[in-house]
This record gives sequence, structure tokens and C-alpha cells, in this order.
Amino acid sequence: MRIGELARRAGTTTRALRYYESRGLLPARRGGNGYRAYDEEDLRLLRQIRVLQDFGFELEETRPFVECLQAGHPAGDSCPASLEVYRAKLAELDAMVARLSEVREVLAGQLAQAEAARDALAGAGPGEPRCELVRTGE
Amino acid sequence: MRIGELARRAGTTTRALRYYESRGLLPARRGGNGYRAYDEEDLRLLRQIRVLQDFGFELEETRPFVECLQAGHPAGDSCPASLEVYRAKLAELDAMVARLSEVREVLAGQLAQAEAARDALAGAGPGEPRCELVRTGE
DNA sequence: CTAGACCTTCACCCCGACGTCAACGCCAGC
DNA sequence: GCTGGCGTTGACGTCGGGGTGAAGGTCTAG
Repeated sequence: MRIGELARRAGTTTRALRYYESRGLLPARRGGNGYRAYDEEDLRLLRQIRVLQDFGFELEETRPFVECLQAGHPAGDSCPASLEVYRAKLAELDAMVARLSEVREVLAGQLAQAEAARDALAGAGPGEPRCELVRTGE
Repeated sequence: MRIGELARRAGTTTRALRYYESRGLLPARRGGNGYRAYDEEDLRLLRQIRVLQDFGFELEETRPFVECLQAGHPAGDSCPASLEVYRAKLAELDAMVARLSEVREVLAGQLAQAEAARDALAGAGPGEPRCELVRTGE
């Protein structure tokens, strides 16, 4: 299998594959004409890379999984190094979610407070209180 | 107050202030010598910008708040446009948290499964099962 | 007088994961 | 033998957001 076919079958581009190879992530054998030659196993490696990428892993973080498969293990996450990456990623996600949630709560509070202030002003405002149900914006 | 003092008092840099001005976000009056002249009100605007930036707002998203203050309102979020930005940000954060949480759950499942597979192999493996309680990593 | 703060403009940086040429080689079909 | 479609390499561009750096000049405070 040549680079174009592999790219097509994995739903990526030849440019990406050459990039992976340049990073030492997905080495390719070469035919006599200099063309890269891939097999089904390479397709597995590539799929592993892409699944993890879709989960938000950086390219470097997929390396242990790829190496694990290359070493003949049944799955990319059969090796301790891969499990470590999983754990690190989980911690990273947890931290991110915690940070975002905290900001979210603060903002929700600010919004509620600002809306309350607006409504209070509207109610105590000039003689012609705006009708809340007919706001033109929104 | 000149640019250096304002920067110091707001905990930012003169470069950033000139950048804000170039974006039309924090215009400055000029003295006869061409120097930018700021007052306490500008410090308020700047603090508003920085607070929102710390919450993860983009510069453009802080604009309604700044304009609201410039218009003489008591707070940056006293205007409908600011409230809209709040709501949009909340929705954005919620979407982000949902996406990350989903990935987190999938990964946690993968990790658990991979660990179970490893332990099963260790138990059914060669005659000398590794002691789970003395894992050197961790 | 001189150091430091200020002015302007233009360019550059950071990050990752590629995309986009350019200029060439290889090979199948007609 | 020629065209078209693959393949090769390397160098450079892109995206986005929020700035930073340098050069070269002016102004001010002590």
C-alpha cells in the first residue's frame, strides 16, 4: 500500500503521514523506487494515532500507544507508558473542567447580579417602566 | 497619569496599553508633547478589561463592557450588550465542559478496561504473579 | 547633561499540525 | 513517447490571539 491509499483509508492526508514520519512517529519502509510502502499494521498504528488525536491528545502523547502496538501488544494501551498518558490526560481534563466550571459559576453569579440590578432599576425607574415581556432584543 | 504609571498600577505593560489603543479599546487623550494622558476612569476601564481577560474573555469580548463604562454606567455589565456576552460565554463554557467531560469519561473507561486486561494477564500469566500492592511506578 | 520615559512603525513570536507550493522522478495506459 | 497521476524533497505559509522587540527619534526629571 502506498501513501495515498493509506491516507484515504485512514481519512487523513498524505501530508499528515509525511509529517508523522518526520516526527519519527510512523516510519515507513521504502520500495525500490523510493516510494513509501505500508501494510495493514501501519493502518492500525495510524488509526490509533487518529483516535487519540480526536480525543485531544497531542501527537507526542500518542507515541507510547504507537510504540506499544509496534512492540506487538494486542492494543495500544496494553503498556504501562500508555496508561501513564491516560492518567496524565485524565488529570489534565479534570483540572481543565474544574477551572472552567469555576469561571462558569462566577460568571453565572455576575450575570444574575447584573440582571437583578437592571430589573431593580427598571422597576424603580421613570414613570413608564419598560415591559419585560416585550424586549425587542433577544 | 502617563502610560508607564497606568501600566504599573494595573499590573500590565506599556506595550499592552498601546496595543489596546491600537485596537480602539482604550483610547487615550494626548498632552501637548504627544504623550498619552490617562485618568482614574481609564484605570477602571483597564481593570475591567483585565478582569475579563483573566476569565478567558477575548479582547473583543471585553469591548461592550468598556463601552458601557465609558457611557457612564455604574458597572461594565450594566448594559444589555454586556449581558449578551455573559450569556454567550456561559454557553461556550457549558459546551466546553460538556465536551471535555465526555472525553474524560471515555478515557476513564479505556483506562479501567486496560488496567483490568493487564491485571487479568498478570494473574493468568507466568508462575510468578507480580504483587499488585508493590507497583514501583506511582 | 544625561538617564530614563515616552513617541512611532514595522516586524516578529508562540504553539501545533499540518497546507502549499516548487521542481523534480516514476510509471501505467494509449 | 506523452500525458496524467502518483510519488519524492525542502522551504515556507497558515491560523489565532495577544501581545513583544528593535530601531530611531523626542521629551522630561533631577
